[in-house]
Parts: sequence; C-alpha cells; structure tokens
Amino acid sequence: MQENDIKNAENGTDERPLTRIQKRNREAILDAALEVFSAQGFRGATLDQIAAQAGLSKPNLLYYFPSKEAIHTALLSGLMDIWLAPLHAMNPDGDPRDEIMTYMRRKLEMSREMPRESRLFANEILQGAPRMIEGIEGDLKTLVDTKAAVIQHWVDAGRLAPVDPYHLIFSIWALTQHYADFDVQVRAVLGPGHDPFAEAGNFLEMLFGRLLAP
Amino acid sequence: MQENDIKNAENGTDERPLTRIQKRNREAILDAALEVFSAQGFRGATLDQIAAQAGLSKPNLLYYFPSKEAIHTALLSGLMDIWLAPLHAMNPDGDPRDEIMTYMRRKLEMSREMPRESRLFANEILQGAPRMIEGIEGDLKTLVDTKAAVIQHWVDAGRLAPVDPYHLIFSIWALTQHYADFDVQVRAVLGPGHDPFAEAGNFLEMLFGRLLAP
DNA sequence: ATTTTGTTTGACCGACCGGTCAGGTTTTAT
DNA sequence: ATAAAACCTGACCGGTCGGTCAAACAAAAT
Repeated sequence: MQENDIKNAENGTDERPLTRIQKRNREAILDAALEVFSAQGFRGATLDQIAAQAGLSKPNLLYYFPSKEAIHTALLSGLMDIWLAPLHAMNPDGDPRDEIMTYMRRKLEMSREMPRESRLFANEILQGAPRMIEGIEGDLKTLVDTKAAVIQHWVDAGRLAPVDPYHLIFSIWALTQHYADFDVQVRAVLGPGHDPFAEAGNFLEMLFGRLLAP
Repeated sequence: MQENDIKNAENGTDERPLTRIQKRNREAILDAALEVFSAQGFRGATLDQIAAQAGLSKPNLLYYFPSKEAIHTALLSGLMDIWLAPLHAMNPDGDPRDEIMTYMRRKLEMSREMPRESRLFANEILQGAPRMIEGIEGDLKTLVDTKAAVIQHWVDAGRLAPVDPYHLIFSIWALTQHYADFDVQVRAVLGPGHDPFAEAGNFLEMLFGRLLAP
C-alpha cells in the first residue's frame, strides 16, 4: 500500500508538492499563455499557439491545465494581486503628495516592465471583463474605496489640492497603462530615437506635480 | 444591348449608384460589425455573430462584403477620419489654452457618444495594430506632427506652460479614451448612482487647467 | 407581361477549434 | 532491478470557423 492522503499544510487541500518538471512546465505554459492572450484576447488565442510558444504539445498543455479557460483564469487571478500591490502600498501616514507620486511612479514602472500583463487586463476589461468582473467588483473596488477615503481625508485636511479621489486614481491608471497598452501607437507617432517611458516619466512628474500642488 | 460602362465621376472606378436596399443593408452590417468587433476583437468575432446582430443570413453578409477582413477594413478606414477630426479642428490661430481644452472636451464627448468606435480602435492597437499600422504611421503621425509643432510654437512664444506636445496629446487620448475603453471597470469601481463622463469632464477641466496654466 | 437585374438562402466545403484517449516513454520510489 | 508513478504524444472527435454555390425569390426596367 501507499501513503496517499498528502495534505497541504497551507490550504488544507490534498495537493502533492510540485515536481521540478511540473514547476518548469507550468511556468512555461503560463508565460506562453500570457504572451498569446495579451496579444490576441481570450477568444482570439488558440491552444495551438500557446503550445507552440511554450514548446509543448497541445495534449501536454491539457495535462497540466484542464482547459483553455483554466489557463486564462490562473493567469488573471495570479496577476490581480501583483496589479493591486502598488496601490496597496500607499501609506495613509505618509506625505500625501509623496504617496501619490510614488504610486504613479510604481504604476508607470509596472507598465514598462510588465506590458504583457497590462495588455492582458486591458483586453479582458475592453471585452466586458466576463472573467474578471467578480474581482473588479470585489477586491479591486474594496481597495480603491479604502484608498480613495484616505485621499479624501488628505483633501479635507487641506494637505492636498481638492481633487476627486476616484478620478485621480483613474487618471493614474489611464496615463500609465496607456504607454503599455498603446505602445505600438506611441512608438509609431514618436518615431525612432525615443524612449517613451522615460519621456512619460518626466511628463507625468510635471502633470501630477501641478495637479496636486496646494 | 445595355449601357454598361457606368463611371463614377468622383473616383473614376466603375461603380453603379447604391440601391436603397444596398444602402440599408451595408449600414446594418457595419453597425453590427462595430458592435461585435469592438466587443470581441477581430479574431474573436465571428461572421455568424455579425449576421445575427444585423438580422441577415451569413451568405447574405458575404454578398455585400467579400470577406470578414473586408468588413473590418471598411470599418477602420471609415472611422480614422472621424477619429482625427477633433485634432484636425485645432486652430493654430486660436488661443492656445482654449484650443487644447476644446480638443480635450471634444475627445471626451466622442468617448461618451462613440464608445464602440473607441473600443474598436483600442482592440486593434492592443493587438499590435496589424490592420491599421499603415494609417497610424501615415495620416495619424502626420497630423500629430503638425499639431505638435503648433503647440511647440505656443510654448516657445511663452503662451503656454512648457509641456512636451506629444505627451500632452497622448495624455488627452489616454484620459478621455479610458472612460470609453474601461467603462466596465470605471462603473464597477464607482458603483451605482454615478455619471462617469460628467465627473470626468469636471476632473479633466481642472487637471488640464492646472497643467496648462502659465 | 416579361425579361433583366438585384437579392436571399439552404446546403455544403475544407480548415481549424478545444478537448479526449489509449498507449508509449521517462522519471522516481522501493 | 523493478514496479509504480509521472510525463508525453499521435490519432482522433464533434463542433465551429470563414467562405462557396446553385437555385429560388423579389424588384425594376422594358
């Protein structure tokens, strides 16, 4: 007989620890799926494309994930936390302008270093967020509500120019993610010899600097 | 015998004038295609969806347009002019701040009244603009270059706060289109009882007012 | 009234889609 | 060494994809 009831101490579900091969292939699949989903959207992407990108056969993909849907869900849920981290890090006890400027800088940095993730989210929301609306109405709204209240307190205390906290946050999202999501357009318009993200950094420093000045 | 060589005076191609039925059905198809393409992207959309939305049979679609690709192209080329119109209307002889604020207001108005068109463009650019890169590198870049030069002259003449003209235009695009493209997210975060576009109007008036103040 | 032209559709095609499965191969545990 | 477990694949399945076509139908011109 065989000891079979392995319990994972972290979550109580019965999961065996991942083998080297499982770890390597799951990562390869998720990376390939990020590449393809972010460039094609969910419906536009195919398992064959993802398999080819990952260097695996299609049946082998489905050995590690039960369905196309499951791969997509795994990507989105894994990314939600990463995406919210910079906003989560905004400190109510810090200096108002510093905190908001730091948040903006971190979001721009994420756009530069994780453009595929940004485009994955953009694709999903553009298409009505059918597989993400729960997380948006839940975790995301809760976090934004919390941080918007913090900003509102700063405004009420006269420590910040009077701005609508929600639309301030939206403006940071819009401006920073634009450089990842519309990268092709930005580069085509600017032409060669430009560093869009570096220029955006300077521009956004000035824009938000002026917006938040008392 | 029949007089058959009808020449269109406008472009020299031999096109008969459109029938009432042709006009009606072409419009129905393009409207349905806008609905579906903007919500699903090119690859994600199907001819059956478009046909159903238009109230026509699939073969009948292909009686009016030779292919899925042709419908998409017709939509994009028809929309490019509409999309560029507000920027085109920016008057070099007008008051700098008025001209830029008016441009921002028109873009926000377009986001409110033509969200499907905005999402169609967003989908295309997100996915690398494979069917639009020509127009972006051509007409769009040319127009932006021209207007950026105008803005730069305003800055050089001290009539406007010193801003990078290209990124000023990008910021207007990002902020106004965000409310159309990410409508689902914006509404989910704000919750019920909000008019996102009205609030955005107020917020952007203040934001660009402060940015452009001398 | 009839012929010509324009419009519409059901049936169908090959290609591709997500997903399955039996069986082979490699790795790991004993 | 060998048995068990984990890993991988070619062949295949039913459904959907974009697109075709012959034939029926409707509108307009004569």
